[in-house]
Amino acid sequence: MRVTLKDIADAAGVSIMTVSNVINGRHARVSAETTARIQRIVGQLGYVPNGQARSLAAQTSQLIGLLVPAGHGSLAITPHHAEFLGQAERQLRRHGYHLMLRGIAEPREVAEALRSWSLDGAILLGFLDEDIDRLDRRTIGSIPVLAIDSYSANPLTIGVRSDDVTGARLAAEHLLSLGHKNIVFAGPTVHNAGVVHERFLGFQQALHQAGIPDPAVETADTTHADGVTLGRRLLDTHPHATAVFATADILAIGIMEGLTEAGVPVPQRVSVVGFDNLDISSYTTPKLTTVAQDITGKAVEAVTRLLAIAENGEHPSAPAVLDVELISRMSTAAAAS
Amino acid sequence: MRVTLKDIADAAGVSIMTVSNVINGRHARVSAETTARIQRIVGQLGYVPNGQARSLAAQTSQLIGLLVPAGHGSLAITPHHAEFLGQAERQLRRHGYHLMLRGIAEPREVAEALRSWSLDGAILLGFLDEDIDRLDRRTIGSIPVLAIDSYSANPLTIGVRSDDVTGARLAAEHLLSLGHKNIVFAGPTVHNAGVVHERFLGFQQALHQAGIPDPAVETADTTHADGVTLGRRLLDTHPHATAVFATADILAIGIMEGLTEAGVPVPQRVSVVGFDNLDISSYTTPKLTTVAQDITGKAVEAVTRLLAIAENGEHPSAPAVLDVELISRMSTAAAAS
DNA sequence: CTGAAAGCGCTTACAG
DNA sequence: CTGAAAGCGCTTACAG
Repeated sequence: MRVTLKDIADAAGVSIMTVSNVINGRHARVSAETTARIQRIVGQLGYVPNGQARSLAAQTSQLIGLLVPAGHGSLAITPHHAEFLGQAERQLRRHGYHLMLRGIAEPREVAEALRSWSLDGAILLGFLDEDIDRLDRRTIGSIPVLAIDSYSANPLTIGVRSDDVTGARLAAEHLLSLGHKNIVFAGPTVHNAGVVHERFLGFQQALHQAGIPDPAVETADTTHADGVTLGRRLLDTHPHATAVFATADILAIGIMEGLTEAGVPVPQRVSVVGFDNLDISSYTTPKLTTVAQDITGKAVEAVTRLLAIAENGEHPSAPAVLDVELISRMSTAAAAS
Repeated sequence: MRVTLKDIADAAGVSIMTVSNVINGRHARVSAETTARIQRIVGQLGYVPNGQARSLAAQTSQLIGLLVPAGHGSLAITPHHAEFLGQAERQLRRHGYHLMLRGIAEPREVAEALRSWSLDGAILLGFLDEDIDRLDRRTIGSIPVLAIDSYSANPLTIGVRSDDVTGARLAAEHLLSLGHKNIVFAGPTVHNAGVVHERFLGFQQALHQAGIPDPAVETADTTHADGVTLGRRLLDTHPHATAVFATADILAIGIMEGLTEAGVPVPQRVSVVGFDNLDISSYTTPKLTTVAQDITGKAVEAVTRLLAIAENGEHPSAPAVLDVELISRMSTAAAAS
């Protein structure tokens, strides 16, 4: 049926040990001619090593898990996550690792996910900081775990994220430079931690430096629908507002639609800035001004750091922080005087 | 270190066989009290079976591969693919299977991907029919392989797709009913096979029935940029056109933008219909009329059929064909007279 | 440079 | 109802 080391060994008239050495590139232990002969047979028979057997014997799986919250339905893979996923798979493949994608419906499933396939490491994508905080030795064991976009201080995990404070500051400064003084901050609940909170801090910082008091805050989920709702009534609630900073593009796009529906011209009456620079943010009318994250950079950093720990036990103390960039497009303009 | 069957067996004072039987729910073979005792210990020690060892011994991995073309860069996961991915993972998890995500840069990697982890089956997402056609026994072996959106006649694979002919026909009939007679078909090369060809056939069919000759065809890649380019010059090339049917939403959205740039009002002067019903298609201005695919249905069918073969050897002969639906929005209107 | 032995953590018949 | 033996396909020391 399937071709095994033994089949190669028999065909070559050597032991499976020797074949194993050739397969694994330990050329110093095998003569050049034997190596050549074995390699030829391997090619002819189409031998592919059995990952399970290898993992079991070598006590390392070359497997990295990508864990994503699942709720009761399917994985909620945002466009932003999809791009990260693609980049991460590529980086792992380049390093000879494979990716297992796993939805997590309940916290206890994390332990099971990590152990059932002897993962060499795991990347957590889209989890809340409070979930990351709760991860303990009993669930994680000694497996390196990396959390994307996390501000958790959990020493058992390492973080890879964007410079959210700077990103929000750039957005605010852009609006301030256009003469806006009455800016609404829109996003999910501003916890006292997490990505949204950091963006709020950066935003607030810039306003304070310009001598402007705290912005009005509007709570909205990171969905298009919530954006539309907020946009429709924005000027009812905040009649003097001339700009909105939303913590996500998808929300900003909804807000633009709601404003337009309500007869409020964007950007002439109200400017809108988002965060993420999704592909679709340049397909809207007007095209969205936003803060771009370095998704490729996140994936590269995540994989590099995770494998460094898995292979060499190096445990970096500081999280990786990726640069952000303001992308100025058509949804922002000088404040109406 | 890690908790094994042996640890449980020692703690319970039984053989590993008995523990194995309990873990695998073969309750008929173990007394109720022994079962209870073992289950308690399993819970206390946090035992998780070792997937690799299980695969190796049982000759079945409970692993399904999701193979995606990778080119030289990262996986190109479209929003459409991301949603399928999430749904497929969910279905697999419900059935106790796990998903390996694997980018394929060269055709020969398929064989390696299937064998290296003893996959019980594989789903091919985003491959061209010509790639599917070339799959042979030597690469596939006896592993069930299912191709999404494929019209390949390769008997070694099974297909799951939307009813593309009907979808295109619905789009055409919608435009015809609005009085359009001069409609441009826009999409990638209309091969003599594949999804695009089927959509062309359905489209053509509807026109013929209405006594209208073959539509003008414009070749464009399935990208926003190609759509913009096409939209800008559409009326230069086809001065009498009053409508466009694009084989993908992303392309249609680009076309709308190009038309608008060129000063052509959509839908007053030119109507546009897409295909896919992406989330973003309702965020554009105007919102896009399009043909919706049943992505959840695709995932359910794909997983159900794949596992039926993997577990029972049932090989369905006919491909699964999912229903489509026209979503009428704001990008289509009565033909200008 | 080459190989025999032990073991990774399970399951599959089979015997009691 | 319970268990001893063999084996899945590899790798890891270790011996020659």
